[in-house]
Amino acid sequence: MLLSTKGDYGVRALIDLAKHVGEGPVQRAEIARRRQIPESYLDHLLAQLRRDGYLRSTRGPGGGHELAKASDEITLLEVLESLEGSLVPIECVNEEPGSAAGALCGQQWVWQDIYTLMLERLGGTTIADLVEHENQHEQRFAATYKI
Amino acid sequence: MLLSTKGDYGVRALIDLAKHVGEGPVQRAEIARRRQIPESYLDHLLAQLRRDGYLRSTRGPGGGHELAKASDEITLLEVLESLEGSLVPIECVNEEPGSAAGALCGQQWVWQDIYTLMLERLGGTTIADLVEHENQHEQRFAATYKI
DNA sequence: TAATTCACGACAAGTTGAGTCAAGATTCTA
DNA sequence: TAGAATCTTGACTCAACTTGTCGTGAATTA
Ligand code: FES
Ligand code: FES
Repeated sequence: MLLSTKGDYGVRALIDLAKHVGEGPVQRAEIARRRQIPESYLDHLLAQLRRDGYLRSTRGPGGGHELAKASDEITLLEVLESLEGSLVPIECVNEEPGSAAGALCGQQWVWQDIYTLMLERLGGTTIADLVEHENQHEQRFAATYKI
Repeated sequence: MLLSTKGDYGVRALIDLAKHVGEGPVQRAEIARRRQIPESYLDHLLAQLRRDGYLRSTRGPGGGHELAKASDEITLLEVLESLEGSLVPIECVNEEPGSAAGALCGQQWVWQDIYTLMLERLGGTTIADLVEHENQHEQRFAATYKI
């Protein structure tokens, strides 16, 4: 498994914030409830995302978190790398080919290919895209309800 | 990290066996030495690969391991799944879309896409392909040596 | 000042990764 | 039949990571 819950929860939180942009700060507890994330764990994730500049937070009554950038300027890739660290599928993809890996293993190039595809996909998808998908999903759900 | 050393070592071993096909059984110790794998660990991996039918082994003096199939009929995908278990990048890719994941997260579809690409690549690459790549690599290496 | 909300670090239980080791089974050769 | 060579299997270890929980403290507002 490449992704732990950290990345998943973190993205969920950012989607939530993106959906409530312009409504003032959103509280941790609210995000946690809506997205089903343990609040005291979400704590750490929001802190990390703040440190990396994806959101800003204010303390005190009426405080909370809000996006620090436009949701279409935050790619899935950055967020996941912020929370999970590098997403390399196997360690040697960063080493230059022709080093030990090339001589001993011979599958390095396959994983470099796959990694490149991954980076393209994740780098080309923004939080705004995810929100849009979610909205469409909700509309479909509402439609089947009406029928 | 998606892959542990298990998958990597296992593939190395199969490549080694593929290169010595037709020369009788190859001993564990030899594979371990050539491919730099701890022998007593390689142990478990070969056992698993034998159970899943990718190689056969004989005991006693002169014994060892050999491929049980043609090297171009063993895909990287099967081998890795045999050794690592499922290669899903995140757990929910197998759940039907529209379940909890769709409502809470909204990034499921991205990972399903990536997973599909991964399966195509890994399923379309055989041990024979890896051996060929390795041979080409060696030739290039020899060439730069001559110059 | 009291209440609210985030910030940060310590801690803990469970799982996984990466091996190691030893006892046993099988086969070959002398 | 006695070794010797090989694979087979399961138990065991050690460290790191995951997924949290808690408690204290800091900032802000009313
Ligand atoms: S050493 Fe990198 S794929 Fe094997
Ligand atoms: S729940 Fe599957 S990607 Fe978030």
